[in-house]
Amino acid sequence: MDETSFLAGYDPRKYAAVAVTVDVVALTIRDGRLCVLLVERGAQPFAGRRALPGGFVKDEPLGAAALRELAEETGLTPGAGELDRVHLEQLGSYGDPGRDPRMRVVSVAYLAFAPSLPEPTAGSDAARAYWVPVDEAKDLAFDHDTILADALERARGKLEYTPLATAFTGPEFTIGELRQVYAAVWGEDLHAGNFHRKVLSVPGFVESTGTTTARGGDRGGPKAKLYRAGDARLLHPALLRPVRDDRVG
Amino acid sequence: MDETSFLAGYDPRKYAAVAVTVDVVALTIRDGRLCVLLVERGAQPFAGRRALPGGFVKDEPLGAAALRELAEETGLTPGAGELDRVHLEQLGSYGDPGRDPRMRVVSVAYLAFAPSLPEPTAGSDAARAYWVPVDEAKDLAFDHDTILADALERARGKLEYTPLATAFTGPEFTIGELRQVYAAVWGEDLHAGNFHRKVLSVPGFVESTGTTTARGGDRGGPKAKLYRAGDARLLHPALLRPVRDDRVG
DNA sequence: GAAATAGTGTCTCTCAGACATTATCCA
DNA sequence: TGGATAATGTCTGAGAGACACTATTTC
Repeated sequence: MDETSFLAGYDPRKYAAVAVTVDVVALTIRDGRLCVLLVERGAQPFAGRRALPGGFVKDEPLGAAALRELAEETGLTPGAGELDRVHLEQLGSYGDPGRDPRMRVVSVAYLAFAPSLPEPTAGSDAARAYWVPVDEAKDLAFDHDTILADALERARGKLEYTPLATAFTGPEFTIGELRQVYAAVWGEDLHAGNFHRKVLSVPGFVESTGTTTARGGDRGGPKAKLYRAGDARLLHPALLRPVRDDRVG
Repeated sequence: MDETSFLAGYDPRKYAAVAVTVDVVALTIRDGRLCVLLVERGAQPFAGRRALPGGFVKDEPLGAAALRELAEETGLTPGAGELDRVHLEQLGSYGDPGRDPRMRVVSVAYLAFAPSLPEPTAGSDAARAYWVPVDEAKDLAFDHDTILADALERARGKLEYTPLATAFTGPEFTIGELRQVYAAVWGEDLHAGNFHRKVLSVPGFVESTGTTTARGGDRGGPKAKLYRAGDARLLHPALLRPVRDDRVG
């Protein structure tokens, strides 16, 4: 915005045919699997292909546009409490020439962590949207495969040093449920005993409600204590992913 | 980009008066202090105020636009090797309505780590650009204070788990020089002995050149061994910042 | 009773940080 | 010689991971 031509009063509307959109990578956990919200495209290009929900930015902040798109596609209403527990953060912008074959489009991608939301209802704007396990979300339209991959890597990292795993659960949860969130996002099983001790040892991660579940697990086991999210914004020390050998160094 | 009106062939040029720019937070270390490249604005709004270098996106990838702006402002030429060692990564996008009083501008901010570059030369496009210690970079134009703050936080974090500190040094460096990079970016002194042992213990962080400096330090001390950047892309284990009590938890 | 889960205890190894020590070099 | 820095050694406490174990609940 310091370009000389701009400062001289040049009107970019006359030449800058650049559109700005938001795309949302909304993640939730359904049946123990990490799922992403996708929409089915009805028109060219990429007709019939699946894509991330998104749309043009209106006269609103970028984050508000992302939340609006998410609300429209899920059929849920913002402000009515249904989306209050959704965590939203900016992922990055994607603007390579040619990523949209029609014109130059710069898309600001957002990442949303949501507790298990209902399946979008038919008959509404959201009729063409549905949740898809992330390992089945392939061959998306545009560069959405790349955006999704970046989103998953961001989500996996965020779980390490923030308490955002609680954004995937209900207001009250057991340590076992929290462990399943980590297992679903990271794609690996975690040792139950060590995880339990670790979570309780991080100050502010979770706080006890003093209550327990009504019954034990479906396949046996004692009633579990219930917790809610604590007030920590960062985990100290962090909950690091198991070390994998495919990392350099 | 899934908006119905768009799919119907609506031309956003007719209504979407949104400009896309890139802004660059270029960081380097001069005289042991972390500095950022700023330009002096010559026209309204914010005439006379300092701002981050930036400009309109042309028919190029976003990252290329950032590199081009950086080259223009520093007077260095990309492709001639002068900017090869610069690390560039996307920071995020800033697009609140009203952040530019003239029109809707969405700016994609980039973060650049550079070895000590020459002062931009007068007479060129870069005449109005200069390096400013980050703690003196206040009251910038637009929302650039926010962008700079986000950039510094990103940079501090990046040094923890990536070897990017070497992007601030020359091709060969001593452990002491590397420690000064960390000290400058983090704003705190680090224990020389522990830092030395830690750096050498992280696989792939640095590799020995087998040579030493020609002379010892200006104020005494033995000749130091020289190292170059290793092939690791992530540091395992990470080099964590000293724990500060002002963090939640 | 069998199986599964919640939760705790114990041991080992790694690592960060505090501190000490030796060697080397400049003024 | 004195001061500063490079590089290494030692000790301690925190924490991660492997494993074992008990208690509790469901089928």
